[in-house]
Amino acid sequence: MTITERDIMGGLAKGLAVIETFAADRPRQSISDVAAASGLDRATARRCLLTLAHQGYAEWDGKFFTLTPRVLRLGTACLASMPMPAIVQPALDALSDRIGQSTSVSILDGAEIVYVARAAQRKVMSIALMPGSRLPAYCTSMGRVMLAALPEAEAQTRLEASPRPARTPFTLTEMDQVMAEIARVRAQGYSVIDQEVEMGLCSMAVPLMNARGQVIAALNLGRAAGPEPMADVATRLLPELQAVAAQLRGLLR
Amino acid sequence: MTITERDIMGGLAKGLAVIETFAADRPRQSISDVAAASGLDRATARRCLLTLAHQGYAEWDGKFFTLTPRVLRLGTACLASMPMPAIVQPALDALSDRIGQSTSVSILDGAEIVYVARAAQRKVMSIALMPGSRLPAYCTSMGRVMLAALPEAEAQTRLEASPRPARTPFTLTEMDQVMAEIARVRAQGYSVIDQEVEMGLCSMAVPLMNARGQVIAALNLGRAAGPEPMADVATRLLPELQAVAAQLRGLLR
DNA sequence: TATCTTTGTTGACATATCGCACAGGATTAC
DNA sequence: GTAATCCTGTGCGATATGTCAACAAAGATA
Repeated sequence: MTITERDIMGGLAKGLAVIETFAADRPRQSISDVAAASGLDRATARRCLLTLAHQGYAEWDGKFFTLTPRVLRLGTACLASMPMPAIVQPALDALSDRIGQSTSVSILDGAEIVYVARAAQRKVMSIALMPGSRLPAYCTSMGRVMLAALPEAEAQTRLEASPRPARTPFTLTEMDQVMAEIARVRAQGYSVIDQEVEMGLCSMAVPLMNARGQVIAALNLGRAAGPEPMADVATRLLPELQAVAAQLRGLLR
Repeated sequence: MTITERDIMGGLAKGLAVIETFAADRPRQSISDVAAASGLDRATARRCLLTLAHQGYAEWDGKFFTLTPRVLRLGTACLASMPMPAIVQPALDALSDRIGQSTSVSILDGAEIVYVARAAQRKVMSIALMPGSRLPAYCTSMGRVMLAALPEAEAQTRLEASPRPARTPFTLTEMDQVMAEIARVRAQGYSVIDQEVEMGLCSMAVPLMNARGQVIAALNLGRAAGPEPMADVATRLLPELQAVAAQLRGLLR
């Protein structure tokens, strides 16, 4: 069965688009703000917002709308239903203790990585990362590892569909550079990033596979850039990451 | 302006209800499952699910639907737009280091608390807590502190609207017991819980206020039940919690 | 002040959607 | 093998919703 035009509920699609217009930099929006951000008619945006308010997902002071914690229910049911966080967290904690670095597990959603679990040691990044946090895939070690597991054309399509700003002077932004690096990652089985996401931050990642060998997530460690070359750190800590990946392989589905 | 019947979009409300039926214990659902769980007609549930799939919020193998990580976007926009996690995290980390216990900050949503930030030291609880995680308010230290800040009738209404299972032999479940404890918490300004959420787990919480004195969140510490009576722990660590609460008071709005 | 924009709200009409009822297919019971 | 039971997909009429246009009120501009 294929999805036909008749089976789509416009109201639901529009309402979800309205929720997504509430980004971090625009937590309070008027009806017109939302209409402009979503491309909807003001009358339609108004009805979406009033519906959200009526259902408890938004609050309204007569002028501005704000989302309520209730919208977290929509997403966290997904995270909670994913066995992955619960399964990987103990292994992550143990690994983090052993090597003294922050470790994380993320999955790929389009051209972004989504953190599902994290064991933080020291604050190495300027922004707070937590389960549900997103970063672009093109410039992160976990993103490159997961992109490398896709068919090359698919990876390219995803990357082309989203912007690739130069977050630091070291960020690879050109498509052929990124694709070449992804090919290298695919060949060597892991990815090392040196200050492409943020100055002073290095990381390396390996893929996490399920029992059938499908890459379903990535595991990484992050550390502050220091005197020791990242390549040396990589060869020293790679076995640790790979050991955890192997241990988890039988547990994930 | 008041919300009239005409301004509500049924389709959006139904679709959100459909998303919420995907709980942790039912990550994969057929059309009929969702219809039964949401009370919707099967035809309507089907249209909602197909719409969610078409928009990328769900996946469909022809029989079962699963939510995709994309639904996390809906909720995390709210968490990210909330300045609270970023503001409280450093203070939380410092406090956690100083006292050697796990600390958390949560807000109240209906009769549930929602974690917004956490600094974990040791694993003291059987389930993994992370930002976005929910626990019932009636049996948690942070929940009682925030309920105590509401008008008594409001707190009672919220508690009566949701079940209060005896999670351990120590859990207060009767309305008058819980309300009496909340009154005590209101009078003394903090809450201590001894193994009411889970056996072996104790916690204490203080309210977090903004500059205007409104209670907007709660701060707690959790520790394993040990030989030292929880009352002694409380008097020893209460000043630490209160100091952080005072420090944060000027920073939150 | 007068004029021009922007915003929230309402009404009308074409169209999409709801919920019901039913058909076909799959699965189970016997 | 057949009946019974469930599930999914699909017309259909009644109703709800989206779009467009108009309008009043509030700011903004001059």
